[in-house]
Amino acid sequence: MISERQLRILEAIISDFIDTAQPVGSRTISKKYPLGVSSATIRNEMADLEELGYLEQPHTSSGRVPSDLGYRLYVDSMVNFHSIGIDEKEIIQSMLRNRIIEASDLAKQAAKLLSEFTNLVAIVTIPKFNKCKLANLKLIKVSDTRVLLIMVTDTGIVKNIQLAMSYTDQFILDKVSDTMLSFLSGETIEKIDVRSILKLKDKLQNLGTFVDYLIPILRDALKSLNGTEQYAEGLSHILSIQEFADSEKAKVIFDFLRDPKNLEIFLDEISSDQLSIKIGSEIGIDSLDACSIISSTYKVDGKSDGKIIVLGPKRMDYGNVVSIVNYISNTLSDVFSGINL
Amino acid sequence: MISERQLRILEAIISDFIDTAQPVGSRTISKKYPLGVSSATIRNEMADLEELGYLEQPHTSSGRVPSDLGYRLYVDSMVNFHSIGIDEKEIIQSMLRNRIIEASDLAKQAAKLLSEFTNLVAIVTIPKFNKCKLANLKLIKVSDTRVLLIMVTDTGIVKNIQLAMSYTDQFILDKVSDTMLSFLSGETIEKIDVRSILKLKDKLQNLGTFVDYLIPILRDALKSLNGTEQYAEGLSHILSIQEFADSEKAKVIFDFLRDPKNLEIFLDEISSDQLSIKIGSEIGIDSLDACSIISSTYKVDGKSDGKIIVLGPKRMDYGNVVSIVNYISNTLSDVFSGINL
DNA sequence: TGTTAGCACTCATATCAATCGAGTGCTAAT
DNA sequence: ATTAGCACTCGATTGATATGAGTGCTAACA
Repeated sequence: MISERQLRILEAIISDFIDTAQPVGSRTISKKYPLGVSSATIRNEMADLEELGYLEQPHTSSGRVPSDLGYRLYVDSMVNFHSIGIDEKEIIQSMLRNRIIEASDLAKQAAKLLSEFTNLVAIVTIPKFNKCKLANLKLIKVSDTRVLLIMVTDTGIVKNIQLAMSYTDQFILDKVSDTMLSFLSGETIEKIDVRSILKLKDKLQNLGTFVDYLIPILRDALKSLNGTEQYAEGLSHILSIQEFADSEKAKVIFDFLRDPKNLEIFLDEISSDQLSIKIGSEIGIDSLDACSIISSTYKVDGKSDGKIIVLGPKRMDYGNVVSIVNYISNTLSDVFSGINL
Repeated sequence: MISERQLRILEAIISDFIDTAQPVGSRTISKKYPLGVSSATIRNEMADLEELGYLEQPHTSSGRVPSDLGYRLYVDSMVNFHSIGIDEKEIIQSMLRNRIIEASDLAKQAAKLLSEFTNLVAIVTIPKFNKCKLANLKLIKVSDTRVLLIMVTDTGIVKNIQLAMSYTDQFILDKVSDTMLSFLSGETIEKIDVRSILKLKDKLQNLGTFVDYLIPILRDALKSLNGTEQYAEGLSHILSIQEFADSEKAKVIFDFLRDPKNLEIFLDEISSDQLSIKIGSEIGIDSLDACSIISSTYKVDGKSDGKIIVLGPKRMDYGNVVSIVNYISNTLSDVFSGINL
């Protein structure tokens, strides 16, 4: 078992390391932190902490560096998750409530705020469109060769897809979209497949040819709705972080984040009901071994959630980041739920 | 005046430097390139080329490095702008003609191809929406609180903007949008201002209250259409380039590119009718002094153009990049012009 | 028994001189 | 005009040496 004193020493070491990025030695701790014991004692405790797996030594005769386990303990039992200041709150509120009504803009704005307040990389997803229920659907002719398919979810998110069609009569389009809506309304969008679209044929037998023409186009359009839309901001902050001063190391992170699919797997795994902190190897992704990820979810009307994540070096100010993630996550829930008032 | 031999020596130096990123010396040239003269002769010529401003010497007793002027001469009179291979052409054709009908997707795809083929950063803009002429306009109710404003340009680009409105009757919306279209059709979108919208009031006097309500909302929506939409791809390639191995240097580029406004100024300046190569200081932007930019434009139906740019280190394969930019630019013109057939 | 002073030891980092070698400019011979 | 030759420059490499921050261990102490 770990003693109270060891805990305080570990805390001092991690704080110091977060500040300085340098392996920390026993003398530094005894001088900078009022623990009331000599460096020799700390030295002994540090040896024990290393044996317990909370610290690591880059090489003999260098100071100690926290291990993933050390950070874990630090986060679980030492970090002070204070609430953010009133000023920050006001800025966030005004930026997110400032007449934004597109889900994507809102996510982008939230990611921007997150990355500015944390100086780290922030990613915000919007609720998986696929999982939402269809509330409205319209086909609008925009030109002789194009039709706009508009879908609105019950959570108020609007999605437009352009369809290339050479057969576009608004009267027919209205008829088709009304009919589709009548039997698809309330369905989650992922459930809308060829089979359900085929009902169109039954209901609109007089438009058989048109429906035959439309179905493959619709199918392709719906297929394109897979995947989570991610909005990442602050990527360049990576480049200011000591751990990634070498471009090659930064590139690993960039390359990972470039393909949204990479993160999607991770996003699907994180629990959807509370804030999560993953440290280094806990993330389970080799290229992110040097990072920590703090993630949270927000809900729209209590359902169907979007995700917020902040990615940075393990050596980050967990207390601060957590409180910002929390606040923005809550604000986003509110704003999203309010959008379709 | 510069002699033929000096030209050939300069060419050899620049080729070698592009390959190796190392200052090149006279012996290297005399051994690697069959110029038929000794290193001493080359040495003399190099001294002259330096005096003429085409070469620079990082320090006495190091090899020479091309100056911006040197690159300029190289590009103007030595680079072989061959056409790209048939295989590349096929890939580009198939990727860009593969049933993409959204301008933004097309631009994104083109940027991706560019960056993959050049291993550099690529940015593609879509024709400035503002400068296009309005061809169609519709207001669609999507929920009790939201209306979708759809605008189609004569170049076939579709733009949707959501409007927050608490007064949404589709019958009225149809009336309003029909009326608006009747006197705005053919106008460039940037010309649509409050004054022109006010005509609505004259024409729809029975809907005065609604029009009063709508006007400020429309004005805000139209204001949001300023600016060029840019799609950048391959940013992470920066991190593989020797010149930017130091994260701090890469960050300068990233920070510059992060804000589309920065590039917009530059984009507005480049001539709109042919391929342009800007080298280092020619770009006129301090943070890009170590870079070269190759840019081109594509036309949609001979009008209203979008831009293509590739950004990399001065030490790039100009011949190759130029031919790729050219080919993609032409293809994009074709595809864009064909979209609204 | 826990704490601490003291000390030998380790090892990355800094320092400095010596050397190397790629490159130059200049001169004199071809 | 070209080139061989040579002295010279100067960054990079090497290696020996010192520095110092850090450790672990032991023995003395409270």
